[in-house]
Amino acid sequence: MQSFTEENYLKIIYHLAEKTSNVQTNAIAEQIQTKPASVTDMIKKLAEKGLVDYVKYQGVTLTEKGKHAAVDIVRKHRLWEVFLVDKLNFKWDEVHDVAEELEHIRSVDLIERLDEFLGFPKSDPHGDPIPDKNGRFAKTQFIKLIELGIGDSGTITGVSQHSSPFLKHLEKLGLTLGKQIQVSDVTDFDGSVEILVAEKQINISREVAKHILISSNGKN
Amino acid sequence: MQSFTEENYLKIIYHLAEKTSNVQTNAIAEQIQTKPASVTDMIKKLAEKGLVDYVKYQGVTLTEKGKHAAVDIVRKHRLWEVFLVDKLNFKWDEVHDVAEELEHIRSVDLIERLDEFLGFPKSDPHGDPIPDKNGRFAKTQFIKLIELGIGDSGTITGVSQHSSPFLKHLEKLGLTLGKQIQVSDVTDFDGSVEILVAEKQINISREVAKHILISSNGKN
DNA sequence: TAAAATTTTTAGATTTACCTAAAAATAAAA
DNA sequence: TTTTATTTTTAGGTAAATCTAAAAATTTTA
Ligand SMILES: [Mn+2]
Ligand SMILES: [Mn+2]
Ligand SMILES: [Mn+2]
Ligand SMILES: [Mn+2]
Repeated sequence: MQSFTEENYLKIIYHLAEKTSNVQTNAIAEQIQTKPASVTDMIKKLAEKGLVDYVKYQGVTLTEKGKHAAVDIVRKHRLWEVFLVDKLNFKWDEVHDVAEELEHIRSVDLIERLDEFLGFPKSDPHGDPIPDKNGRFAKTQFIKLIELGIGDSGTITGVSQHSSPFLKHLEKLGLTLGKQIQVSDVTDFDGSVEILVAEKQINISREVAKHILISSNGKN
Repeated sequence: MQSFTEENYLKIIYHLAEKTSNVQTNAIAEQIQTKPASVTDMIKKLAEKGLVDYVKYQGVTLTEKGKHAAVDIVRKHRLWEVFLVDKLNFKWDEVHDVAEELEHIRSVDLIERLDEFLGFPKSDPHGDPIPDKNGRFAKTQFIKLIELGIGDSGTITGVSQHSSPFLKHLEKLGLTLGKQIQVSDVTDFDGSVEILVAEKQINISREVAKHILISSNGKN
């Protein structure tokens, strides 16, 4: 069994590995809000436990065992987020920190029953997929809104940033999961994007457009 | 804010103080499954934080601040137990260990919303009262079944033992919360008690009768 | 490819929550 | 009221997860 802290490391490494195959010490340190020296210590420990493969100075990768453990935590995190939003009426920008704690509660029974209670949801309040109890989930294929061209349309199905200010901002703009959007213009000057959503024309910054994930209706 | 460990100490001290005013080091050690020397260390720390009053060799008592913190954890523990039983269909003998972890999740918002979601329950699956958000709750007055005389009757409203084997045993005997019982005989030989429950005559050991709490219909 | 910059690791400490063994205080028994 | 038993505390140490400062390796730049 892993400690609370080890679980956090595994999850962070898992998420970082979605972007780069070899996860760097500094990247982990930044995410976990600690110093690189501490990360090196923990990596050694995880390597001894067979949860990561580690070659000095070459970064880490999760072993199958480590990946399994990480996915298990991701599953718990996302199921709890669904619980908080669907049952306790939290907003999608309020759930992250609490889920960060709840994900470490260890009881297989608890999470299976929670899954059932929630109706076996397939994705969390941010559109992220929820692994099933065997750790399997469909690799969803998103396009970043920023990558769409003028005339392209699609549905908002995810966000790649979970900070409260960002999510509150989207909410205010009416850009929530499931909304249909169409790109009507891209401003040369600052790269901001003009989109049509709910029959309204709005302008969003490049920065915002980068973090909205669209399941495309196909290019125009 | 208190650590996970400090919270456990506060809760244990609170429960022990329900029986004896001055809580002893050894009693805490036994409950918390640690050594008396470790308890002394922790008590000193809690005293420094103003959570307990401590006089060397004289045991501890919770300060108002400490009591408040302890009641808060008890509230969380019991609300989570209600959640597990009412919403996730756990049995009353299965909830304790998980609640032991869940009680440490810190988010005021979470617990208030959970309370509301559960319909502001007044007691947990074992009949124990749930403090409101200000820490107030009615001191329920129970009589131990063992203290009833022949002919006395009442309703099962609590248990003073939460171990799974004990609770499973009660379940099997049909002795669950809310059941009406009447004492029909007390065996001289072993002190076992014959009771009438759901129109059936059953015999329970002294040991069992000691841990069943009755709200009496009045003596006969 | 040598110098400079960056990344990562080691060495040595600190803090928290434990432990064992032994000493000190208190309570119970003789 | 001694002696004995029990309870509690102190002293000194360990393991987990962190830190700072400095050394070593790797990567980038010139
Ligand atoms: Mn976490
Ligand atoms: Mn999420
Ligand atoms: Mn606990
Ligand atoms: Mn209970």
